[in-house]
Amino acid sequence: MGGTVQAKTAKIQDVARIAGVSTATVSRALSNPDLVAESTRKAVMDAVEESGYRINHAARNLRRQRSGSILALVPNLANPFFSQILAGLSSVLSPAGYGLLIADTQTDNNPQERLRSYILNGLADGIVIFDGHLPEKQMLPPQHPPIVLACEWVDFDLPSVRVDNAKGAQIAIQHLYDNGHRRIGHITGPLGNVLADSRLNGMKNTLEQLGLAVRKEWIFNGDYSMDSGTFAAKQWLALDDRPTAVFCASDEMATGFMGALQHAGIDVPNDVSVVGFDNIEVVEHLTPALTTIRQPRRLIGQHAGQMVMNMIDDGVMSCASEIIPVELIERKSVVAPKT
Amino acid sequence: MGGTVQAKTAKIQDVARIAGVSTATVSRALSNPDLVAESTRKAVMDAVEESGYRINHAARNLRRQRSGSILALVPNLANPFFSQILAGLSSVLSPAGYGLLIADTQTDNNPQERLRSYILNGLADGIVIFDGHLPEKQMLPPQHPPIVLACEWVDFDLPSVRVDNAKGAQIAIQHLYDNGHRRIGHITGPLGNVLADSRLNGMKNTLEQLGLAVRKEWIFNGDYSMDSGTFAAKQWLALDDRPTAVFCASDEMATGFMGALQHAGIDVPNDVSVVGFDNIEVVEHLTPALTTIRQPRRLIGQHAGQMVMNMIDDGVMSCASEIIPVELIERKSVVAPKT
DNA sequence: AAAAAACTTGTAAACGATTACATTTGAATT
DNA sequence: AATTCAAATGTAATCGTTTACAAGTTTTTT
Repeated sequence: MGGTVQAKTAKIQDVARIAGVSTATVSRALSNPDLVAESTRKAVMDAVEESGYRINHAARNLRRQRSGSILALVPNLANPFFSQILAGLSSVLSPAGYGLLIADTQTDNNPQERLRSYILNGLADGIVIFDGHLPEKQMLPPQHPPIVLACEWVDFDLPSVRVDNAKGAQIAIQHLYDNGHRRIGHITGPLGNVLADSRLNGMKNTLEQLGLAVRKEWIFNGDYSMDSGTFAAKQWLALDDRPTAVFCASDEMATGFMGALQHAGIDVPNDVSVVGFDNIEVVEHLTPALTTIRQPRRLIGQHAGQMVMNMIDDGVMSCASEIIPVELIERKSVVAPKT
Repeated sequence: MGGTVQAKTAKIQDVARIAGVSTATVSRALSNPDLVAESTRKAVMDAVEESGYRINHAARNLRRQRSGSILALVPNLANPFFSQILAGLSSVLSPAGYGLLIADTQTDNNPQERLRSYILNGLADGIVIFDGHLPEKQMLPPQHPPIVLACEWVDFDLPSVRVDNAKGAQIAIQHLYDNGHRRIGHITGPLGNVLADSRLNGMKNTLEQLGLAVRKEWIFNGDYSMDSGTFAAKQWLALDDRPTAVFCASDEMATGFMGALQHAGIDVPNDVSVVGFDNIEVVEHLTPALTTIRQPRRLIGQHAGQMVMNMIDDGVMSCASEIIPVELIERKSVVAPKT
């Protein structure tokens, strides 16, 4: 509350002058209070108050050789699947003083190069990547900031935070089986995607263990989007011999699938049971409410953020991955098949 | 492609040495190519290539007194409503060389102070705010970076990019009227929210113009969330004298409303017609597909980004607001009322 | 052909912090 | 009392750019 209006923003020099100490002492009082005497600290704080001093991050970053922010590379920012994860990320980064920088890799024609440039530019102290296709081992410079994958993963030494996708698929299939289904189909994620593959494989393996056939015509290719669910519905409708249940690799596809089926006059779940994956918010409000595999998205974001900050603090470029458990959420989209 | 591995990252000095020019020339060749001779530029570019030089943003920002990023202040990052807008923002910011910094104002116990600190800290060259409650005139320092509101707005001189909410409400009500409805209810957004208020007022005015009663017990208070839609459904169910149609101030509430009604055995749209607001992706896949007012979210993000960049370039702190038109999307959730 | 204008380029001073190293002071140890 | 040690502070270099100013070339104008 101390008086004159600042023409220019105060700098550390001004604080030092007012407090009657050197700039070094001000800096220490601010970022390492234990190093200065109690009385000095007080004087500095008062001077800060009086001058309205605010640290200049660009200057600090330059000197400290850091950026103070973490970069999140999202394949498609418009996809609401990421919003919860980003919220989780933000919730741990923010209190720790990190900024959250977000980039959409999809809008880019050369995301690989973009990643490289982000790394090299030193724009971020750490990077969280949501797209397993993005980083390639040979693209990574020998020296790079900590990188962690979230949801997806890669086959070299970048750590990741993810759920046990195969397990999720297994739980889903088992649930369908327990409800009497023996004819089970699947809508996959995009081919080649690690997530899609492990859900597909988890499904196939479980089917085999249960002694059930894996029928090729019951596997519909999707890309996680609602529209691809709609497209799968068309294929399902065209089938002579239909599966009585379909496990979808994403809730979005399940939503599109159910919607298109219902619009075509099919009764879900009585004509076909559906299980999703992710437990996005909306599916509880669908009719029927969707039975799905919960993926704790907020938690994934939080852990990824924590992991990348730990790596920064420890100065390491790699660490152990983390697998977060999945869980079946039973709702109304699964019933016993008609006989 | 030029040979030795860099022990340390090259700096502008190194480039200058290799190219045989001064650092000033390198800087100019890079950021203002027109100022240097063709031949020199070439030499510099070659030297950049050879040394693997990357600009150090912290240094540049310090010197230029800018941050190179735009801050988006989102009330709740977990809300998928914002993802499209952020995607739009990102799509214009990124090509222009701006980073997109995102902060969730909800996780914060004192967002006002946080906003102030963001402004004062100079962490961003411009700010996009999605929460009309956030900025208060007296909180803004006399000198602040360009700020634009998106979706919401304030009653002082900050510009905004938004849709015509009252008009949207009017279109929705008129549509219901045209389909024969005379008993129309509403689920509001959170009280005091500018958006919620103008949609409510738009609705009331239209009702009056049409000579219809505004019945208090048919106005349900919500907060845009699906859960509040569910809650409104309970109230609707408890009514003796029910409206035959409900206009919801958000698609999320419409989704929760329809879902809860259907779970309770009510037939939508035959027992009650529903109109939403926003046209979020999922509503087209609901059963019945939701009739709604489209709010072009991606576009809003793009325009907000453009606006803030223009303000930065022009060095102004204010400019004219922009109203983006809304549009009725007719689907299946509105039919004539039962007689 | 001299003067003026237009290009190029270099020199060196910022930008605003942090921190290694040096110095001072006072307390603790021998 | 002399020595050692720790705590508190100051001095000044440094982080890597950009850019005002000056100076040296050409080119254009008169």
